[in-house]
Amino acid sequence: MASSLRDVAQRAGVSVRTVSNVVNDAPYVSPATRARVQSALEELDYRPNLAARTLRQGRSGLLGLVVPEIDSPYFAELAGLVADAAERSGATLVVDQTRGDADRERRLLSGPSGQFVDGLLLSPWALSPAEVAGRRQGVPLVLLGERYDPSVDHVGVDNVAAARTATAHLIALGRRRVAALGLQPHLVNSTALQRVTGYRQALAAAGRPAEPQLEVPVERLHRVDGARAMRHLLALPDPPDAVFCFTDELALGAMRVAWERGVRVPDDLALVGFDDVEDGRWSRPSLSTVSPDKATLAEVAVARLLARVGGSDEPALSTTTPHALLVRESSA
Amino acid sequence: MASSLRDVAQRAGVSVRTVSNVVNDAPYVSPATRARVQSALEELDYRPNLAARTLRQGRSGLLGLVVPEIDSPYFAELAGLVADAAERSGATLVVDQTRGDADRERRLLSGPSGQFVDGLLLSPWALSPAEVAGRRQGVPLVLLGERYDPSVDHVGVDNVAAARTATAHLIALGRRRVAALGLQPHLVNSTALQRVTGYRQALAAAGRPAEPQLEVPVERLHRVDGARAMRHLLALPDPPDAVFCFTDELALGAMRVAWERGVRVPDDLALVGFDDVEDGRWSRPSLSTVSPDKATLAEVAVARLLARVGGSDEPALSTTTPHALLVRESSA
DNA sequence: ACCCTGTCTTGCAACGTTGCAAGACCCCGA
DNA sequence: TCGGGGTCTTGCAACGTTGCAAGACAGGGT
Repeated sequence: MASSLRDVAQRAGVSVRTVSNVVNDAPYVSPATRARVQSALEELDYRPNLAARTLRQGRSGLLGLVVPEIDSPYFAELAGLVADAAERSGATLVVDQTRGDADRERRLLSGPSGQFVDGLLLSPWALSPAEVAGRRQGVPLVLLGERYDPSVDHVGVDNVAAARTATAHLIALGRRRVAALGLQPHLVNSTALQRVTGYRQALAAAGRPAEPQLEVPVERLHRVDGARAMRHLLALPDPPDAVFCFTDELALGAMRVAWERGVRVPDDLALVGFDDVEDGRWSRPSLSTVSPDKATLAEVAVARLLARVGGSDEPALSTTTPHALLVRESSA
Repeated sequence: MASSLRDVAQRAGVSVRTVSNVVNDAPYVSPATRARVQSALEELDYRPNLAARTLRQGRSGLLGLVVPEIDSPYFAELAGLVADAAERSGATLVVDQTRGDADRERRLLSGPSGQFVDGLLLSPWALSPAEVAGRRQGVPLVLLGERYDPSVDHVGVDNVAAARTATAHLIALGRRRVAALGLQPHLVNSTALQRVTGYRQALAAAGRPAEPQLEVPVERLHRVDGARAMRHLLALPDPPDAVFCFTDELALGAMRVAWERGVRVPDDLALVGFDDVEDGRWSRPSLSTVSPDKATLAEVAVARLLARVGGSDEPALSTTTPHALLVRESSA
């Protein structure tokens, strides 16, 4: 059984309060007492009870990160970086996934789990902006990804500009028919919406007509979805010679299908992804991609959240973090 | 500010205890009272305080998963499955990473974070068996991966047998020189130790001599380590025509290097990995691999942990979960 | 009219911690 | 010798919740 302050106090022959003072490095504890308490602490292997501490102080020292899928490479990498950033700031991060389930997002946002963390980083998927804004009760909240609601802090890249750059790059390669892969018409306010906007802007800027059949929707953002969409594109009467995929995972699925069908990348088909996940650096060919500065994003998000936890009540801030187009073999 | 039972009680004109009864669906609450309390609960948007509940009952309903790296595909996929399994069992999972830092493993194991979860799933990396066995104080612990200490529950695959099968498969293909990639001589008790044992057993069973220069060590288990090791192997006077990589990540790094050097996979070089991560299914060529049944592993581990949390004190159990060799293009 | 039983509601205490403010002690200077 | 100031230690209360056991009330049987 875990020992409490009282056990230690009894053993050291002092009051509970004094033990607490020693544990918390409070001033005004005589060296003799401190030493005696210290050894009692060690003998009993005392560990503070986080529940009691949290109840008393209203602070747990924990931050929560909620992502749709912890096993997708992008979110996994992001989670790793956020955990590192939190660690550097002296906070501990706990991670949760929702599998894109609105109920689960709700539960994590306002349920018990939301009660024991001091603040929450949320990468929303299924929840509507209004709900996000309304649900955040008490716990400071920072959104990752695209902006949802002006009353909530937010950190993310400029998806429209990034998509525009990626598309423009493909056009500059001299490609005639540039497709967009990864629309998610069933989600309101999704990142895909912003990326397709950037894609269209780039086409328009180049004087190209929009071709709806080159904009391919997907159910989710996994490789299998990219593969399916690519098969669809290759079956068109006049298939594209370049594809901007809204995530690297989609692109990697698409790339595999291209290979299976004998379509050479990048000669017959140029590919650009989005996210700069590790896999794309090692694929064959390596994958060109829009690389969001995930480390900065994590750093900024944690800093913002900790500021809120610390009581900052400046108006909600929307921070745009840098991104860069990395041209690799798939669109060289 | 969050509202408490007392606030709700005041508003509904009942005692705190009655509100608690309604919240917890206790019997013996008259329909009228229940209704009145219910509406007060909703008006005040009451959420139980997890810290207080935990303090009172000594249970938080949270399980913890501690892995070395949350952004490595294997652990990410495992974390996702464990979270799903926990969800199905009505528990919430929180995930933590240690970056292979022994101090961080220690802290998570016995520090505050270990105090607010009801049980811990740990995938150890840097900690010695003795320390793991000793540190687990109070919180039930289940180890994932290889067995550490007979006094601690454990769930994992039979690494020796799996490595033997993978190596035997390469030998059966008619390969002359089968290398092993991924030794970690700096870690005691590591998974790599078991896999190299299986590798050697398979060689011995085929009457092949052990060739130390074909056993390549790595620092960590990422693609970059696999790439470096592969360059080393290809620089040997008599390079291998088959490589058993101890993880898929290592294999994917190795595969990329083979391609860069003009070594054809599988014609010139057969490759087998371990873990069956998503990437290997979509790589070019797709990666043969030992596939541990991660879903079962997650399921069993969560069930075991929940049984312990429920108070089971049967002797520590070591469960071996199934695995299968998946032959794909890289060793067809 | 009485008690008993079953239904419903309540007060008290405790989980382990820390903020607050007062108490105890000691040393120094007046 | 006494007061004052600093140093060190302590008791009390409270955070929000639930286990426990008793209280209150109504209805039915005697």
